[in-house]
Amino acid sequence: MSIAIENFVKAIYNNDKHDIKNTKPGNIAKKLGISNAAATDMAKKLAAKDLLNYEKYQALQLTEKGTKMALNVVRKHRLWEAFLFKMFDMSLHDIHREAELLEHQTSDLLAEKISDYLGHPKFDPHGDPIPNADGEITTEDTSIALSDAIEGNTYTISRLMSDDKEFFDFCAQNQIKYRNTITVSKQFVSNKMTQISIASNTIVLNEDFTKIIYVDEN
Amino acid sequence: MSIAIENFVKAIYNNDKHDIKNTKPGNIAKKLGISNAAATDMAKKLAAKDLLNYEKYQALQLTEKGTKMALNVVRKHRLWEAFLFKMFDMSLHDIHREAELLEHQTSDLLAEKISDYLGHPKFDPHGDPIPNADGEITTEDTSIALSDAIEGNTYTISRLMSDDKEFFDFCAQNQIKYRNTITVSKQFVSNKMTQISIASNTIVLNEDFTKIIYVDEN
DNA sequence: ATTAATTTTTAAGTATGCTTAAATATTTTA
DNA sequence: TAAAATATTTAAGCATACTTAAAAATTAAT
Repeated sequence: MSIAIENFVKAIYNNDKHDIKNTKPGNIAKKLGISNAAATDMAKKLAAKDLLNYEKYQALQLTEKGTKMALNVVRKHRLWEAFLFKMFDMSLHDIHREAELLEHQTSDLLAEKISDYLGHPKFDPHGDPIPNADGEITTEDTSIALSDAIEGNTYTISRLMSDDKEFFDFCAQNQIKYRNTITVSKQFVSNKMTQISIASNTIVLNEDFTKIIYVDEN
Repeated sequence: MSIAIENFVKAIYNNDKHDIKNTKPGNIAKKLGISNAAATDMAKKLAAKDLLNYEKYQALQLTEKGTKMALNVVRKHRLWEAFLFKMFDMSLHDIHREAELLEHQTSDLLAEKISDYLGHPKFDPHGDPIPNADGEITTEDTSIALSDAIEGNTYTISRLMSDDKEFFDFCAQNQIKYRNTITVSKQFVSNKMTQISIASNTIVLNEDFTKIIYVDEN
């Protein structure tokens, strides 16, 4: 399947994780850097291929076939991240960028060899779970978005769901990284802001951050 | 640059190695599995991009820029082959197939990391030289095609320049592999056949083989 | 040196994956 | 709830990388 199609179903899959009501063409278009019109077009094409259900003005929903394709790409992406992270001294952002390309040119055979080599890891270096060869995520996901965390509680950062260099740089500078401990000192509900303390810092994060930083209760 | 373009310049580069007079659209078309018309079209486009010189009915000639692009892709291909060969238990044919895809989605940075990891190897598992990051092949190539080998002499197999599974299977079954020793027992000049002895076997090979098996004199 | 065979080129057309602009529907907000 | 803002869809068009069929040139064969 083409790279454009793989990226499209992957974008839907990823968007659904935190925003299932809003997986609409415009949303996907923004993520992929294409026009809304192109996304609508593509949605229709993929519906014809039974990869998703499309109804005018409604949210896009992956079919079982579409979900399988997305999970296959996601698996390869996360395996590459884990592999490159282990093998080479590269930044998480660089690793992400390479994986973003390699994921589409990786046979199931090679993916399996990589998984073998790594001892079939369950998580990638961002803390994201790696689907198995059948597209199943067997690890139960107990993590929640930071936006849904409870004031006063202490958490462990479990996932940084982003592909943005600025975001990673910001995180690196503020000790926001996989497996670090944070305390949610305040949820500003109406402003959709969250105040956390991490290491000896206090940081107020807006929704752009709190929707993609995932945490596990300690 | 697009995959189609990278593959096109690579095909010219590879063809030039053994058949410089015949690097014409039809030849490249056959290698790439596209129509002659498509190859002519592409040749014109690449000429406009200063990647090759094109004159009607004449052989295609890569410019310096085109050669650099070809060597960059060839480098990535051969590095992937060396890397996958070292890391995973996969057949040479499978490794080639993976490298054929990965080569186009590999940043210069990642290529360098792979080269570092391998200790900057000069040759891939087929015996083909790996260009350096500047697109230079520093190892002098003293090998010759088996078709040009001298009757009675003993050689070491230095390169198997193919990407065909049948060819590799045949080679594997007949001990024809990188670094093995062979003796050229007879050159049937008019039939363009070569008789070799390898291990305890005697094999007569036609031009399809003797043009792509390279050897070094012992 | 012609003729025949092959190759290359041209021409017309297709599918994919985008674009912008305008029309239409939905969602927000006041 | 009606107007304003926003999002989605439609329509027309474009570039890339191909196709087949026919014309033109080259190469090979007798």
